[in-house]
Amino acid sequence: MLDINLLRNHFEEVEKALASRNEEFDLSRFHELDETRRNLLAEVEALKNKKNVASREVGVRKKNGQDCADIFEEMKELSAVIKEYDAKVSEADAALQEYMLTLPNIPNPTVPQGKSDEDNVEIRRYGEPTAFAFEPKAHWDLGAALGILDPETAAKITGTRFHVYRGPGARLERAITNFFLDTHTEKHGYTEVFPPFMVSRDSMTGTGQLPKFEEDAYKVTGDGKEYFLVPTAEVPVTNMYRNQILSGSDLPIMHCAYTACFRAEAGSAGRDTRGLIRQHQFNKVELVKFTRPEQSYDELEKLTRDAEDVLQMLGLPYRVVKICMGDLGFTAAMKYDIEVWMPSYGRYVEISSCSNFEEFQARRANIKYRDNVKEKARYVHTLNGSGVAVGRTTAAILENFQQEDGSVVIPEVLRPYMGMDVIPAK
RNA sequence: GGAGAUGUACUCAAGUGGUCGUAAGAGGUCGCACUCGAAAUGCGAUAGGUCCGCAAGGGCGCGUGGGUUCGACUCCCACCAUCUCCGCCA
Repeated sequence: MLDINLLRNHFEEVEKALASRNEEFDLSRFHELDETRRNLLAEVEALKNKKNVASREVGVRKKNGQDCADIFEEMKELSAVIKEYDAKVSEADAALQEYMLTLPNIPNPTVPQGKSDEDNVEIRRYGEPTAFAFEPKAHWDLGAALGILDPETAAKITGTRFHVYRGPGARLERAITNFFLDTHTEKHGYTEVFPPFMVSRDSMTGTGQLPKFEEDAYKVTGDGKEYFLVPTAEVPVTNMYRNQILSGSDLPIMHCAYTACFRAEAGSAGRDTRGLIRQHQFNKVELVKFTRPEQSYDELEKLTRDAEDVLQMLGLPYRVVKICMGDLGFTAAMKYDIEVWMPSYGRYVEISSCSNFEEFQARRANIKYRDNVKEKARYVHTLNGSGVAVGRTTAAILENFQQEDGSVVIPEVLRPYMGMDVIPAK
C-alpha cells in the first residue's frame, strides 16, 4: 500500500512513477474518495465533540444533584444523527481502503525502463550454458526413462500440473530441500521456520496477493472457515510479524522456510505443460528479511547472493537479471531474477525472484520497528526471494548433469543427502 | 465435544456506568548516588497508538463486531485468541 500522504502531497510524482508500470489501476479516483472521507470525518467529529462536551456536563451536574433532562433530550437526537454519519464514514473509509489496495508499489528509480521480460537487464552470469557431446533430453523425458517422475499417476489421482515423484526422484527433491535449508541456516545465518500451508484472507492481503490476484489462489473452506493455500512461504512468514512493533536491535530479521506452494496458474493454460516448470503444487525454500529502511538495498544484494550461492554450490549455470518496469510485479520496488540454464528450453529459466518491497507490505501488514520506546515507530522494509525453487532445481539438475547413457550424476554437495552419487539408467 | 477463566501501552498490570487513556503501579529507557568496574540497591527524570486539521484543537482507541444507555473499559450478545480442568484420540 502506498503512503496516502504521498498521494495527497505529491500526486503528479506518483502518477509519473507509476506510469511505466505494466499494471492496470486508476489514479483518478483518489481525490474524490479521499475528500469524501475527510469531509464526512470533519462533520461527524464536530458532532461527537458536542456530545462529549455534553456528557462531561452531565457528570458535573449529577455530582451537584442538578437535573439533566434537557441534555438527555438533546443528546438522544444527536446520537441518532451521529449513528447515521458513522455509517457513512465507515462506508467512505472502506471505499478508500479498498481503492488503496489496488495501487501498485512505486518502483525504485534505478529500475530499468522496459515493457516486458525481454527488456530485463542482465547483471552477471555464473558458468556457461552446459555443453553436451550428445543430444540432451528434457527432464520430463529423462524422468520418465528413469522412472522417477510420474505425471500420469498424478493426473489420475489429482489432475494436470501435478507430479508423483518416485524413488530417487522423491529423494532428490527432499535432498535439495534439506541442502537449501541447511545452507541458509548454517552458512548464511537465516533462522528456519516451518509455517502453516494455509493462511487467512488478512495474511494474503498483508503481502499483496489479495485483493488483486484472488483468481490465482486456491481457497479452502471447511468448518465454516475460509483459508488460502500459500502461493509462497513469503505470505505466512512475512505475516508472522503483522501488527507488531519490532525492536530495532532485532533487525535485520532473517528467516528461511520450506513450504509447498500452490498456484492456480490462471492465464497460463498451454504454457510449460510438460515437466516440473509450472505446477499447481511445487516446493520452494524462501528467504524473508525485515530490515531498517536504510539497510534494505544492501540486504537485497546479500539475499540475492545467498540464493545464488546454493546454485554455485550445486554447479548449475545461471544468470542474474534486473527486472524492468514493465515486468516488475505489483508489490515490488525492485527485483532481481535468478535464471538457471535449462537445456530443454535452450535458455535461462527463472528459478528465483528476489525483491525489495520497501514499505509496501509493511504498510499493509502494519509491521513497524523502533530502537527505543520513546521513538515514533517506523515501517520496516520487507524483502524476500526464493532460495530457491526446489522443483525447478530438480529439473535443472536432471538436465544439466545427465549423461549419455541416460544416468544423472548427483552434484557433490547433495550426495550426503542422496545416499548415492548417480541416479542409474534403467 | 463438555465446563470454566482471561484478553487494557513495548511487556506485566490497576481500573466494574459519568467530568482520570498522554491509563495508577511496575518492568523498560536515561541520569545521579554507591562501586575499581559491574550486578544489586536508592534517588530523580522520561516516553507511550491512530485519524482529521496549516495550526489551535478535535475524533477514535481497553481482543473484534454488534446491542442496551443521554453516556460503556465497565452491562448484554456473537465471534476470535490464549489458558485450566474433564472427555476423546494417539
